[in-house]
Amino acid sequence: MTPMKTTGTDCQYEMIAAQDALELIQGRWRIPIVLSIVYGNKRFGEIRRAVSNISPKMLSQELKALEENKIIIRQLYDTMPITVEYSLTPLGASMRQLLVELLNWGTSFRKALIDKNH
Amino acid sequence: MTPMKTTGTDCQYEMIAAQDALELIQGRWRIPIVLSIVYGNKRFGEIRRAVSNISPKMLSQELKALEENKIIIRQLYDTMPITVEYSLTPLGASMRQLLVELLNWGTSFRKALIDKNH
DNA sequence: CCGAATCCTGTTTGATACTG
DNA sequence: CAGTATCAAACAGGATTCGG
Repeated sequence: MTPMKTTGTDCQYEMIAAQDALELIQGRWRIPIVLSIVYGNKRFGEIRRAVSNISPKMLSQELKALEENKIIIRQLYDTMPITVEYSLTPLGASMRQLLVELLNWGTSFRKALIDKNH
Repeated sequence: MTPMKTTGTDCQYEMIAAQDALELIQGRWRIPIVLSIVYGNKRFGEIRRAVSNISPKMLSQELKALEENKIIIRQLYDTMPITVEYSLTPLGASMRQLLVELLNWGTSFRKALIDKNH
């Protein structure tokens, strides 16, 4: 399959791939969470501080979903008190290029909007 | 700004860029809609057929949002009956690389999940 | 053909307080 | 520290009907 083929009318395959990816990426929190882990393993509280305004409930819930989708790994260390560390799987790490493009585009999108409003 | 810098602790700028982008991209429909227009202008009914299972209400609503965010342009032709054509703005067209990465990743994500389930 | 308007439902999200 | 529990609010999405 060649992504973004130029034939035009038929883009069913692209649609499916896009919707697969979107199903995981969706929501306000998952991308920021992955982004906060991409530089190195992080603990619950660290992620919480990096992703501002996320409630513990949402963070817990989204981390669980990401783990189920094999994007991140949860490592429990039986210290006192308990510590937990999250890291990316290879699949999660393979999101890097996508994240780069998202950040690039997000930056130009923000600039474009600001320019228009003044 | 260098995207994905490797310093580690501080990624506030990246977070903001990501959340800007996400705000627009979010939801099940917007990316598929943009994807359906990226190959060339399309009319309402054409988009509706390309993005399977979308209701006219959601399509109308999401098109409006995309127009307000300067991603697409709505062109009204005063024929009989009326025809409407949607096309990408330069800002919309600049999503191309992001879409490519999304499709690439979506494909490998799907493959990874299938492999694990068998 | 291209939507707009209305109503309705379930899911998602959030604030807050609490636990091992 | 790393989460759960609970309750309320917000929102996404569908069905249907209507109009230019």
